[in-house]
Amino acid sequence: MLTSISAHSITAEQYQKLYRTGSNMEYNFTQIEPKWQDKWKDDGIYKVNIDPSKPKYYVLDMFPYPSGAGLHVGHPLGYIASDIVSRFKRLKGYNVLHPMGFDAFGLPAEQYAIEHGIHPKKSTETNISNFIAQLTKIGFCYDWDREVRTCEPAYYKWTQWIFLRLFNSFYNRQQQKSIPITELIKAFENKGNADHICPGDNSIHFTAAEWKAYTEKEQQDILMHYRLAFCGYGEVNWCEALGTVLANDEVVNGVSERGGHPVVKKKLRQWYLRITEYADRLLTGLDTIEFSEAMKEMQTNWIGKSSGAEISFELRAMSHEQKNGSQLTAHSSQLLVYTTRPDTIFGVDFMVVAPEHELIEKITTAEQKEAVETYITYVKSRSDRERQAEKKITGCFTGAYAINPFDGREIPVWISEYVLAGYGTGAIMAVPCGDERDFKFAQHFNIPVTNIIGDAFDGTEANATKDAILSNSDFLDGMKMRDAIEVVINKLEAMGIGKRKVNYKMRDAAFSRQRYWGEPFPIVWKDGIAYPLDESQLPLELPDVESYSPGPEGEGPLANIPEWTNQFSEKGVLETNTMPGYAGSSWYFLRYMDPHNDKTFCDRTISDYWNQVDLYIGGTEHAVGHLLYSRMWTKALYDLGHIGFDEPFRKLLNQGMIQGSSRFVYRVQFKNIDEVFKTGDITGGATIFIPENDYHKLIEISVNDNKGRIDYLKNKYPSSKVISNAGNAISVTRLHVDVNIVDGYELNKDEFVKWRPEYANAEIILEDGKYICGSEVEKMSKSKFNTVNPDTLVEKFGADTFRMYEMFLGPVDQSKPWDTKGIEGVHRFLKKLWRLFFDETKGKIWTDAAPTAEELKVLHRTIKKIEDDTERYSFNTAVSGFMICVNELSDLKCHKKEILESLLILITPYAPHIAEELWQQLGNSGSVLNASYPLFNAAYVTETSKEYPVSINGKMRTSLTIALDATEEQVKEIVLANELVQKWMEDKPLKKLIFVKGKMINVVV
RNA sequence: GCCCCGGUGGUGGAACUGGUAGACACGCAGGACUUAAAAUCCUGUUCGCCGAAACGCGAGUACGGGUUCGAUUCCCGUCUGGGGCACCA
Repeated sequence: MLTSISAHSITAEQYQKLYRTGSNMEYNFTQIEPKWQDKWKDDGIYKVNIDPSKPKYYVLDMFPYPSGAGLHVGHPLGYIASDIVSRFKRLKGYNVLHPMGFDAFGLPAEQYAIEHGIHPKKSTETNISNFIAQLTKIGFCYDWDREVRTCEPAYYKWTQWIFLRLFNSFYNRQQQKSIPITELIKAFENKGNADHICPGDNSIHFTAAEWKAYTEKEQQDILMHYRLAFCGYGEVNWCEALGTVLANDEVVNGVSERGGHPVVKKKLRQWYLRITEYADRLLTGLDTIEFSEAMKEMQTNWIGKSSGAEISFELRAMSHEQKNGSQLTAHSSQLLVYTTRPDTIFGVDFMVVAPEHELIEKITTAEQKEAVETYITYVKSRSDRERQAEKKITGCFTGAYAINPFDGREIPVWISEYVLAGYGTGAIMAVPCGDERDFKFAQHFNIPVTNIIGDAFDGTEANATKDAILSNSDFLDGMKMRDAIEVVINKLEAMGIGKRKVNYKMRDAAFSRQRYWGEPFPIVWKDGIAYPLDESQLPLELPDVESYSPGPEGEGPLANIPEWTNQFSEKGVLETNTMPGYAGSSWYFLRYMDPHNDKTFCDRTISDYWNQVDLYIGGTEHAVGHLLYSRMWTKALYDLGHIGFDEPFRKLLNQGMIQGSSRFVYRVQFKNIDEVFKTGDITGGATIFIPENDYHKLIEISVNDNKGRIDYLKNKYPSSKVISNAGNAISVTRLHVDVNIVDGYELNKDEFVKWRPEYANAEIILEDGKYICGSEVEKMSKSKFNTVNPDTLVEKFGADTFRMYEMFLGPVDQSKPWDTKGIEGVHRFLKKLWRLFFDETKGKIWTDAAPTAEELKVLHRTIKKIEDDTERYSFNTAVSGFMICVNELSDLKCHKKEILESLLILITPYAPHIAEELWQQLGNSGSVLNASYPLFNAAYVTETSKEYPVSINGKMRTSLTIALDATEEQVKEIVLANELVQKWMEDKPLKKLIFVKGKMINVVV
């Protein structure tokens, strides 16, 4: 019928169109996919509600920050994986919660607003719409009714509410949990703070009577030192360019994570979360959840627990009168140091205190005063970045001495920037023979080194061992260092000059930003006291303003809006900082459970049902930020009785990063040197593009050797007009070229010129008629022109192909470069699947005939394979399993409905659209999304015999088919009787025959 | 510097507890159908050697060694790529 149409009467395009629409038996994804997406949406098929009759399963993606750049192919990788798991669990009979939302507050939207004058609310909304459109096309099964946006007042009302809970709580160390601060006040009224060491300032001690005598301001200042969310002065990471404070995890190598701006230390009034109180539980909690070892290790390192001892040393300074004698005068102060190695106490040759240490002023002698001041000025002049970039050995002697409590030795006290004020006590005892840094310091300043570990110390390098035997150590002599630690701590405690101490590297988390686009703090200030707003006043909404310029130092833009800050003027002035990005993301997984509740953040009965997130999928970049904060918030909410579990994510799966595969062209431009001198611009002359090899050759020739470079090209390409007429100045550049206009590695010249019209007249040197681009694997980014947009792929191949191809690329948790080429293979597979149902000419070809044993074997082998692989997130091998199945069924010419129907259910999680279309075509009334997963029946796949590989001395020589129930004796007989086996045994006697049932046979001679 | 994780054909990758290395795809080569194109199908494809061919020989999972009847898999050393931490006493 089609062949009767004369090809000459219509264009090729028309012909193709006719051919396509003429046969609706072809796999037409452009029609199928939107159809089912709309239908599923209309039917509300992804709506989910509590159903106690079914087991629940909660699958969560890390919600995206809606950036203006939109999605590239790297983003959906994790979303596809979670979508597959959700659909799989649903078919398995679970009630599946699988929501999506947007982490919509944050710096970039505000930066964008400042630069382009578009309100962050507006740009955020636009970006979200784009994201949703992109996500929808891929066919994800989100229950969009549950969408949350952290920037919506209905959402951040509860972020503020939780903040107030944290503000109104403290961590009770006896009970190891957070409780309301009202309990603490009661305790203070009864007994003072004897039972509750002040976590913010452990020098605060008072009795019940004293407490009652304090003014309200004094009481509130003390309570602030206990609150889980508190305001205080502290050294913060101040970023001038962004005009805000950053948390430790937002600072990378001394510059801001976003934008790479310099960050300096500054003392400012800030809000904090007292996450350090949870350090130990955050650590032990790791044992109860399934995170990758790498992830657990990152968190463990970040928390940085170490145990040792605090030791206080008597201080003496040399007095003016006695400076010529050896006598030291007693000093009123004590120097408190922290060490993990109290066993090395007899090896202490000097003390080092941080430049910020408060004792410095007190203990510095008159002689050293000037040197110390000079040194401190120097340290202050150095930024964090400088400190990290060049680690110089610097320091200054204070003139003071500490006394070793065991042998009375006088130990000089130094100042150095290598000791950090914020860790331990900000002072250390230096043991140069056992610590690399101490050793280098001692060498640099010629401080004599005491050896307490005998041969283990060679005088040229410190040895940090714990296994050496101590010498020169008085009562510890002959003891193993490891054992001596306990002995020393016990003795220090008995003497009352030291105690066991655990320290953490983790600091309290900075929780305020001097920004507009974030949650306002529900706090008013009056007479220096912070008062929480009443719950009924929440949400405290952001004012709608035009300007976002920073307020006065340390205050946010909100400080410029008095009508907003004074809206509760009878109570006080509103806090002008806003909360950081991680506030909203610390609890969003709870809001999804009960997204429209305006009575509470999440009803307890509902959170009891959905409980923990069973599977959380996202990148590793949140290892020490979001994942730690949300764990802490969960623990706090649990302690306060608002939820019934204290870890948010039962299992975490980290998807790998999809890298870009960049393409390069190699540009050479010629100009006359006179012109270059005149204009200073070498570019813009006659242009050629050369092959990669030539580029590398040219690069080897010196940049200044214009003649050498041009001669090389003239020799290589004598026929090139451009080169023979070239100017005498040359510039050679490697340029990124858009991967989307390169076919594999071959440059498409027309597309290239269309993309970069300025090169329309350039000469492109071809090899074998082609220009082959250079390539490199890099991070996917717009500026490198290596991004691939999922939309174009979905348009060209369909969502099902796209989904399966992303999975087929390799293991989800592995990083890999994107390569569009292979997508054709997956597309072919889906067409092949389609052809099991439809024939181009015959149309429907499925039958109701009973399947053969062979066909059932193929099906059930596939059921097992897909089920196992999906269960262990091995999606790439599952896709290959589908391919094998379809290949085999095609070979068997199997068009049996019974087989095909089960196969459709299996493939639903991976390619839902084609599955639904064919499912309906088969005549099923309900949706395939609600089908029930086929049951694996081992009986269909059991074999009676097996083709055993037979090795002689471990080398595979032949294979023999033997019944599976054969005994070892029978096998031996069969094997030895075999001709080939005999040949390879070469008449040597049999030493041993190894027979592993169902696996292999090895003949040892 | 310290700590983790990797290294398998031309490419992405497979081999789940030590048991036939290279599944499944891409690419490439050849062929069929077609006036042609698209689509589809078939054959071959780790490397080297012999050969008309083989169910012929040898080597082979970064490299060198070890354990084992047998190692991509376990152990030791070296090289190399990626990630994390980085004065935390």
